[in-house]
Amino acid sequence: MSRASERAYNNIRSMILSGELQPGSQIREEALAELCGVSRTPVRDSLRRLEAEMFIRRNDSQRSFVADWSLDDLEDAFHLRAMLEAHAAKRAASRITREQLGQLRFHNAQLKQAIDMPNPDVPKFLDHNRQFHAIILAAAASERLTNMLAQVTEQPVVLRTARHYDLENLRRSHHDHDELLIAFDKRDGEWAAAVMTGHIRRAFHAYAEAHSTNTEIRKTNLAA
Amino acid sequence: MSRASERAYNNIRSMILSGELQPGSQIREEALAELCGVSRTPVRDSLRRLEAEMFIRRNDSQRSFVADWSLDDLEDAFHLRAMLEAHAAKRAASRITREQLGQLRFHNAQLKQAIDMPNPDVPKFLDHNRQFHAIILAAAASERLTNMLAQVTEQPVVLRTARHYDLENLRRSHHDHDELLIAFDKRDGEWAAAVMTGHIRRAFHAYAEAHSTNTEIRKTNLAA
DNA sequence: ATGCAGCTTATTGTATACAAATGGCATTCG
DNA sequence: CGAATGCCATTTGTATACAATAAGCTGCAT
Repeated sequence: MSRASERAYNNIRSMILSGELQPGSQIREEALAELCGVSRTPVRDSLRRLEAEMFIRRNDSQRSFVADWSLDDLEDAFHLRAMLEAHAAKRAASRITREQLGQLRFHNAQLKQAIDMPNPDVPKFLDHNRQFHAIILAAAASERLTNMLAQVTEQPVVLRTARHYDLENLRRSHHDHDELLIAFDKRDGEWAAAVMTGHIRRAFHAYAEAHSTNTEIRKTNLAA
Repeated sequence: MSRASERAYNNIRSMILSGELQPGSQIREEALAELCGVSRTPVRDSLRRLEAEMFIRRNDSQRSFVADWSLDDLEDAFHLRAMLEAHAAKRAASRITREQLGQLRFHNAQLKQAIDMPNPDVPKFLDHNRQFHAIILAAAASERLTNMLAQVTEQPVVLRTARHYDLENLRRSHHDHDELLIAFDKRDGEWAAAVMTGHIRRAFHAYAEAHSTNTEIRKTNLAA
């Protein structure tokens, strides 16, 4: 993607993810254009893309709003994600190369290291976690699957800031990865898929927990 | 969508599906703009959309080409479709209303009627078949799922013209629908999902069969 | 007071001109 | 003769002006 267009896309997307653009609020093309320092043309491109990715929705008269997701919507997205990632794991089991397996082991060791210390380095954990999943997706070798997962993986939910990373959960994630590695080693697609399903379901419940806590906090603030 | 933009999208899409734009061939924005009688702006919108839907792909330098799918790609798409439609059936089983069940019965009766006659009316069959699946998707009540399925349902494969509709296959489709109706009636999501999986897998093999026949014909023509 | 008509303003859609980038061709140098 | 390089043609990207459409407001009539 070209420069202005890419800049606009990344800017708007991160403004949505960070909550700078509030869920439910209307967004105007020209305002975004100014914020991004480009003209409306690349902004419109970005909005269309973000609409396809369901970060933005439009009313009948084409006005754009930041998507606002309920917990049900979130669960729906996680269900789809679990299904797709399990499918990816199954495909990966029969296609993954020795080299990719090595990379998986590397990232899994790194993310373990990130939380096995007095001061856990959560961003580092998340980064290696992301790469771990990316390698599996690459090994699955399905462009369509990759595209679809991209649509369902990053959720436009604000709570990222208040997200409290439960260490116990991160450790369990690491152990899931360990088990995935064994399943891959044995080329057992069914096993890999089953582990992956549980792995993502756990992620959902952690997310949902954080979400409700977050919502309560917000409610408390409003009441005060 | 507004007029020019919508026209451009529909035009280009149908040109791809009909084979008027050949798979693998480059497409230029200005040429399409003239063909559609609009400016490049709405054409660009359409191309972006079609790219997201994988009807079009772009090389490193942003030039657009009509997608050209191998049999493997096709199978990949059908696998994903089977998974997603099975998921839809499962969700639908617990949510479908009496009224929707009635509509399903109606369309299934109609499509049976379309092929249970001396001169089978295949377009009519296809239309009611489409509506049958649409109702299930509506009953599943997941916008994300709907979007995803749309991406994987219509395949940019030319063979539509040469497609030979095996009556036996159509009858089996009808029977699958019958079984789905019973599963829905009993609110048995697992059963519905299983039937749907088989239903789509069969569709793939029918498609693949037609595809290879078609390819052979084409090869023969080239050789002659 | 309330609801509707018509106008005004805000916002998006489209066309077009121009800028940037890419690919192909020809020419030249090794 | 082949490969590299620079120029030209083609194609896409961006900005901007203008058109169309929808929302909101004002004032009038009931």
